[in-house]
Amino acid sequence: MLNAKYQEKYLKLKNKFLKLQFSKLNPMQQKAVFNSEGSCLVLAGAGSGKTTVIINKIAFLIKYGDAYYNEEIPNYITEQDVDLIEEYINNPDEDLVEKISELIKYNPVSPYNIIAITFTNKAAEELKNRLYNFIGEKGNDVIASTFHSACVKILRRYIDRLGYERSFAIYDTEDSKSVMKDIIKSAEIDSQLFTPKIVLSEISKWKNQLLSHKDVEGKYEDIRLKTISELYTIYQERLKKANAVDFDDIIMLTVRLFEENDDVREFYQNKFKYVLVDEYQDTNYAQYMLCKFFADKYKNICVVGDDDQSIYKFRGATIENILNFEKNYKDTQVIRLEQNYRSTKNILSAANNVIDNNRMRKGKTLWTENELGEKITVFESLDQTEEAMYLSQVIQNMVSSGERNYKDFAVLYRTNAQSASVETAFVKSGIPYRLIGAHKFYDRKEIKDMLAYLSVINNPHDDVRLKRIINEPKRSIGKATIDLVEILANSLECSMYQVISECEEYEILQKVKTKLIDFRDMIERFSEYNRGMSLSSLFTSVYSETGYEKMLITDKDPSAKERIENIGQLHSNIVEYESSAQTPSLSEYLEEVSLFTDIDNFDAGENAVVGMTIHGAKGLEFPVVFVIGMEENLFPSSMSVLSETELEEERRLAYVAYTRAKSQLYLTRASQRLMFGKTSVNPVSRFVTEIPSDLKHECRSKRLSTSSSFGNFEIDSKINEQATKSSLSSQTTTNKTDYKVGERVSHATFGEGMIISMTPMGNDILMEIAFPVGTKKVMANFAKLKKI
DNA sequence: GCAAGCCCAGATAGT
DNA sequence: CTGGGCTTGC
Repeated sequence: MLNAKYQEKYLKLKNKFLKLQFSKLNPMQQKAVFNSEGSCLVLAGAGSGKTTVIINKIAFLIKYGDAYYNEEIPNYITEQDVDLIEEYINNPDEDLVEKISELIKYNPVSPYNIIAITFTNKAAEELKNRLYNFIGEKGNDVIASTFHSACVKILRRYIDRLGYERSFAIYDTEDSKSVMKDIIKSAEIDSQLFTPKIVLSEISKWKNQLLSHKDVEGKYEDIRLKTISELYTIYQERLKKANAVDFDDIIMLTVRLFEENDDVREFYQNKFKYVLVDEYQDTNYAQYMLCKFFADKYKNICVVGDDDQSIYKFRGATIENILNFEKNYKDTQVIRLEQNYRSTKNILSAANNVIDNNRMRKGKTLWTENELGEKITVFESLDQTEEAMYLSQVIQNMVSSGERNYKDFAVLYRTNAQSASVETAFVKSGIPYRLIGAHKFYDRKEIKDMLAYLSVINNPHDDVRLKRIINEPKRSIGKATIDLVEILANSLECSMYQVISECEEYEILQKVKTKLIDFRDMIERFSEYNRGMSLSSLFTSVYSETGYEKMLITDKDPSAKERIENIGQLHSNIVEYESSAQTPSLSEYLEEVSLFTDIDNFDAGENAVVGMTIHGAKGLEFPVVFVIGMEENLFPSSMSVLSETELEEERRLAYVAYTRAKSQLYLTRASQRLMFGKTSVNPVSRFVTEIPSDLKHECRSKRLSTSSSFGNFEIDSKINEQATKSSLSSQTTTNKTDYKVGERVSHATFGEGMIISMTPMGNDILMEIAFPVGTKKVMANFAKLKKI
């Protein structure tokens, strides 16, 4: 035992030592890291090092337990030990660190008892990698995954308690839609009013609030919601019969599993001694309850989030979760991280100014010690083609001058559709690029088909996938037969596969029974293969024995070759999965595929410009960021301008977009844009206007004539020269009249508009003008136009 | 049962 | 403009 004086000295020195070990962190970050026991809410602004905090915190828990705040002194500490620590502090010697760490650690947490929830699989993987670099092997044993992956793992073990089989399938949005489409069809209701999309989105909202079909059925007077609640019941029954769950079920069912099964709940509550959640602002109520269950025994929970970056309200995320957190966990330590380490002062100031227009926020202002940096470049182009050419020019200029690499650039957009013009321009300019979309590869027909075969082998009750492949390639099982089987299955309350298996017993199936039996035997044979062979051999057999391979080889369509290549790619993916997984299995593979997103594929090391939606860019950073399509009705989306809350969500999205940039930010817009094959003209986005003008450098394409109202814009001559050169061919002819393409004019009945095209016709000119009411064609001599 | 061809709706974001 | 869904004719 130490004497009183040494005890005091030890406590002081111990914490000094710990601070030295984490000296790269600022005091607030350290506070978050050292606070081991109890609950902790970290409100962390963009670029304030919140992932760093999570990683350091996990490392701290594993290495030092609650050594910082715990004032108990281990019996074995001697005076010499205290002196050793003092010696280290006066003269840090790396060799002593391990020894002292061993001495002062207190209740270190086993990595198996820590669960870290991240937003994407990619983020989970990165967290593990960084942890490995930090603390070695032990880092690999921490559970790091998304909500969905974590819950699927739990459900694989225990879902039988809820009446599902453990081989359950996971339905993606498209699968769910297909189920709902059938239901709506047979329910004979107004299919205009009740589209699968609308119905499913309502159901999703309920599920995110943990409302089962039993909870909502009969609860609504409103005919619309009443109908949807009835559809919900049928939908849920269909899924169960198919032994399938949708994305929302994954969370909801896990919560129900915990509610109804004390042993399961206790098992996980004992396991999860420490729970950490990243991107907490984007969790929904169901996820909140899940966290509550996870952490309910030890109440050691740390959540990290930023209310200004909440961009998934449309998916049920609720800021209430942050407010409830402080209520639910008494004595929560709230830590705010407001120092930004990522962006220049100009970029940060622009982002702060924009987000300041939101009324519903907790309120914080990020600051940075980084340099002032360049002004934000705001560029207006003629159309989306020129907008994309502009990006290419800027990128090529900076790359050829040696200033930047391709991988330093990101192009962010509000909607996926905007990527098309970017892609075209990059191909033309020879810029290496990678576009990150929702699923892309796994969305291709041939891939979905092959995966559908594997799904049916894994779970023959999966009606949706079964219907997909039962006649692909053609084996003379047509629509009439499929419908018949489905009707039988529905009335018998069993799966379609079951009807097919017993088809001999049904009078009406006699004519087609040989085909059905052939199909059944094929699936049975594959199931047999699955028990005896590797996944990749199974895949090869399925590909050839179903006749799919033959179908593609004999297909004369030029796209067939590409589809064969895609199958090859899928095969390599499977081989890769087999070699990396500890216990590869068909069901685990299918599970990984269904929870996989394209962003998981993003490789920051690859030297290519990356294009993705702003939602996809959450959590990432790039030296140079282009946000394109800065136009009203596009960003903010026309769907959101009517509602204050949705508009604020759009503004947060702008905030997220701007704060991705480390040193340069470009905001571009097109004065006219082709959408749906129609030209539309939108004013500049308010998210550009809200940036103070002293932070911006505005320029526009020379092809847009400089009328008086735009006289104060500077023109970036280098860019304009090249942009003009590269697209001269598409320039519309102008002639002796005063009007020019791109000019704004006013019309007696249509109001103010912009000239989109001019075509000479005899002595007159046919002009296409975009007015607020839509695009109109007028003859110059007849329309009473005025220049403005 | 199947392929070709026509028609019309459609694109906010994504686990 | 595109592509999914439905009709039509074989």
